[in-house]
Amino acid sequence: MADKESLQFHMNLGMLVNSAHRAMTKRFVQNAHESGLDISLDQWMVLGPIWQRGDASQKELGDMCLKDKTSVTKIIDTLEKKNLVVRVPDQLDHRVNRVILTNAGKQLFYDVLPVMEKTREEVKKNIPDEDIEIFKNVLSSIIHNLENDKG
Amino acid sequence: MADKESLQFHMNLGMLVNSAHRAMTKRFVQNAHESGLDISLDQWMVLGPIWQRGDASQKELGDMCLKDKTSVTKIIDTLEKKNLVVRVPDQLDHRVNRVILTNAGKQLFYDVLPVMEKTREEVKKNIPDEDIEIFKNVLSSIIHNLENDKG
DNA sequence: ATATTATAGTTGAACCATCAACTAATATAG
DNA sequence: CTATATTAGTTGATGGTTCAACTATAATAT
Repeated sequence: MADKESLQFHMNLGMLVNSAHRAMTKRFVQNAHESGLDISLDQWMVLGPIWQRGDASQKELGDMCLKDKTSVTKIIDTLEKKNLVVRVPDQLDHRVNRVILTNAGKQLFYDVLPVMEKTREEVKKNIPDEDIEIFKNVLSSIIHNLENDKG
Repeated sequence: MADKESLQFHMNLGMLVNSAHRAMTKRFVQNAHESGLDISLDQWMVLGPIWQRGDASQKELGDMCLKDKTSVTKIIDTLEKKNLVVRVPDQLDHRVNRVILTNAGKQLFYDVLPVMEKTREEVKKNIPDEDIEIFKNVLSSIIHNLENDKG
């Protein structure tokens, strides 16, 4: 085993964050799949705010999901292909699309909710709440430290 | 502002991890670019273990970087295109490639080291060491919780 | 009113992740 | 020794991220 040797790589902050993120994403998709649902984590992240607001512009979605406009465009593209969502041109500002859920989209949202909850519990299992709090604070600090994207 | 409203989304664990990871990646690439270096974080993550070992099979690289073989194949492809690395067939086991650094690859490795260090400092700025420790422990716990990939 | 600037969204390219299907070579079972 | 299984790596497809360049509409400045 190269365990000891590779450990120092594994303990690298960036790699830890990377693998935790990938593990969470993977588990969410697995859990959804086991419930017969076909959705990616990113699609779910976009679906949520639309449901919450009733409709949302792509700009608003990007802000809420912390995704840039290109990503939002493409996620909405695939959500639209799956008939979960439709783009409706805004009446007042002709630059913006209002994105709304179809009935299938709403149904999927409700179906995925318990999957999300289950995944959340699996992720947090055996981790003390106060550690989770610190964990979130550190994540927020990191994001804040790197905030000025155009250094 | 929809700040209050969006906050509950931002505070979602998965999204926090996601954005922190993306912010770190972005900053690393930006810092590299400002130093006139053209390398992605994933390319760097592969370069490191090759340098450390002198040579490495793609399987070993995958284990050390926590990447699957398909990803390694493609990253090595682009590293090879950039003449930073070459694949040498293993003499004993004809299934494996030994990947080694070219001189340009070694040079890049040394050039990127301080960029990595700078990025690490920017990431950790103003975060107490003991919080970083808890942060790493939580990440490890999450990874451990989700370890059995084939549930 | 016209010219400039800013904003919302799209497109295409390059890169990475994941999945499934594949080739080729080694290891193991009988 | 032969049949089977395992392992290392590749390929192609699909989805997401980032960058840069672009269109179209709206806001602002003079």
